[in-house]
Amino acid sequence: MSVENKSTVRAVERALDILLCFTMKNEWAMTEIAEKVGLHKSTVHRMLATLEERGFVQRDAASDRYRMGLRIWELSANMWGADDPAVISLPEMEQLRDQLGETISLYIRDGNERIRIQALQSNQAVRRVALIGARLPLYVGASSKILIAFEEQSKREELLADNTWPASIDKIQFQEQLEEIGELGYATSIEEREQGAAAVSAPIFNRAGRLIAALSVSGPANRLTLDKMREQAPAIMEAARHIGTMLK
Amino acid sequence: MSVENKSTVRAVERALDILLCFTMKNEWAMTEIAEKVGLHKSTVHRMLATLEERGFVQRDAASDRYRMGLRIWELSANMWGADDPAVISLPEMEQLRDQLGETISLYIRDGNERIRIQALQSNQAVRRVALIGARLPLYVGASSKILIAFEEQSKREELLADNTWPASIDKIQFQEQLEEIGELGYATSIEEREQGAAAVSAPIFNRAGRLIAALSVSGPANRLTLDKMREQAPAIMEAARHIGTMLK
DNA sequence: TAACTCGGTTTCATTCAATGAAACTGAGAG
DNA sequence: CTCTCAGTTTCATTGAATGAAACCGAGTTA
Repeated sequence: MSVENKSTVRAVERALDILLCFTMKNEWAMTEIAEKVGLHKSTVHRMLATLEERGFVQRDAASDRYRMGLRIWELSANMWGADDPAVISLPEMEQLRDQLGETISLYIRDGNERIRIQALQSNQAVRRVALIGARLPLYVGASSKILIAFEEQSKREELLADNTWPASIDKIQFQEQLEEIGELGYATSIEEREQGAAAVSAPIFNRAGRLIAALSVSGPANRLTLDKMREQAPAIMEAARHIGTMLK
Repeated sequence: MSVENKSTVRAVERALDILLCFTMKNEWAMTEIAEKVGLHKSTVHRMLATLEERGFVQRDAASDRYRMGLRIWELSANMWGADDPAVISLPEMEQLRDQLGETISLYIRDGNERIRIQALQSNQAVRRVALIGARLPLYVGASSKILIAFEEQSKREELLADNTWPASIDKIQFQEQLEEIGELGYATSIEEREQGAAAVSAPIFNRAGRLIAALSVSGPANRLTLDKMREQAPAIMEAARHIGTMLK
C-alpha cells in the first residue's frame, strides 16, 4: 500500500510470518508453511529449526508437524503482570452473566482492530476459549464504538482519520453517534457486525482514568431489544466501573 | 555445552532473544535490551522495528519503552484451541480449593522443566497471575515427580538419562520413589523445592490416556503433614481424573 | 525389487541483506 | 551554552542468509 521506510530485518520478518501462520491453524507441516508464506523449503526448514531451538515452536515427534511452543505461552503469561484485565474482570463478568443471562465479552483495542480478551458464555461455567483471541474490525459493533468514543481526543481523531473506513459508514453520522455515546456512557448495536445479534457495551477506565477495555453484553437481537438493552445498561456500566477501580 | 550442529538463522535467533527479555521484565528501553543481549544498538533498533511492525512488541508512546505486543497474546490464545487444560480445569480447581482450603496449581512439562499454567490461591477468587507462567525445575516437587513417573516408558528413560541432575539427588532412590508413586497414583513432597512448603500432586490423563498435566495442592508444611496429604490424595486424584475426561 | 513420489534434510556457491561504526538528532541536565 | 545520553539514520563492508540442487528414507506403485 505504501512505501516501507522503516528499515527492518528480512529474516526476522519471515520468521514472524511463519509464527503468525499458527493463528490460522495450529498444526502445520513444513512444506505447508513454505507454501503459505512463499519461501523456499530449505529456508523454512532453517527458520523452524531456529524457532524450535528457542521453544517458539515444537514438533510432534510422530507426525513431524509443527505446533506452537510453550515459550509463546510463557511470554503471554508475563504480559500483563498482576494487572491482566481479562483475569481481574472475571468474577465481575460471572456475576453479570448470572444476573443478565447473556454472553459477556471483554474487548481491548489494538490499532485499528479490537480483540476479545475474555468471554463468558451464558450459563456455561467454562469460557468459550475458541472465541477468545478473536480479532474483530473496529468500525462496527457496540464495543468498537466504545473503544473509539472514550479514547483520548488525539487518538480518537487519529483513528477516525487514519482508518480505512468502509464506504458504507457515514463519518458525520458516526461522529454524532460517538458524541451521544460519550454522553450516555454506553453504546448499543443491533445487527451491525453479525446478523441477528445485538450488544450493549460500556467503557472500563483504570484508576488513572485511561480507557482500558470495553465490557459488553451480547445476545440474539430478538431477545436483546433496544428497550431491554437500555434497561440493562446501568448494570453493565456499574460492573465496568467496578472492574476499573481494580486496574491501576 | 555442545556443538550446535543444527543450522539456524542468526538474525532470527537474535530477535527471539530480544523477545525473551520480556519474560524477565515487561518494560525495556532500547539500550537496556542492547546491553542485555549484547548487540549493537542499531541492530537492536532494527530488530525492534521489525517486531513492532508485526505487533510482537509495542512501545509506550510517552516513555519510548517497549512492551510485548498483542500478537503474542493472540498466538497464545490460539495455542490450545478449545482444549486449554488451564481453562477446562478451572471449575474443578475452584471446587478443590473450596473443599481443601489450600492453593491449587496445574503444571505441564516442557522439556526438562515444568510450567505452572494455572493457579488458584486459597480463598481468593482471583487467580494469582503473578505466578502463572513460572518455570520450575523438573527434579524437585511433587508435581515434578508426577510429570516424570507417569510419562510413557521411553520418554521417562530419556528424561532420567538426558537430564543434568543435581548431584544431590540419588538416582536409584529417585527411581524407587517413582515406582511407588506409579502404584499409589499420587506424589507428595515436603520442603523439596521451597522451605516450609509441602504439596500433593496427581496426574491428569486425557481420554487417550496420555499424560497432560499434574494437579497439585500445596500449603505450609506444618499444616500439610504427610498424614493430611494422604488423606487429601483421593480427592485430588478424583478431581484430576474428572478433568482428564474432559480433555481429548 | 526396482522405479517413483513425496516429505524432509543437507550442502554449497553466490550475493544481497544484515551488520556495526560513525555521524546525527533532540531532549534534558548542569 | 555545553554536555550527556537515548534513540535514529546512513553507508560501506562482508559474511550470513539464501535457494538450487543433491540427498535421504519411507511409503506406494508397477
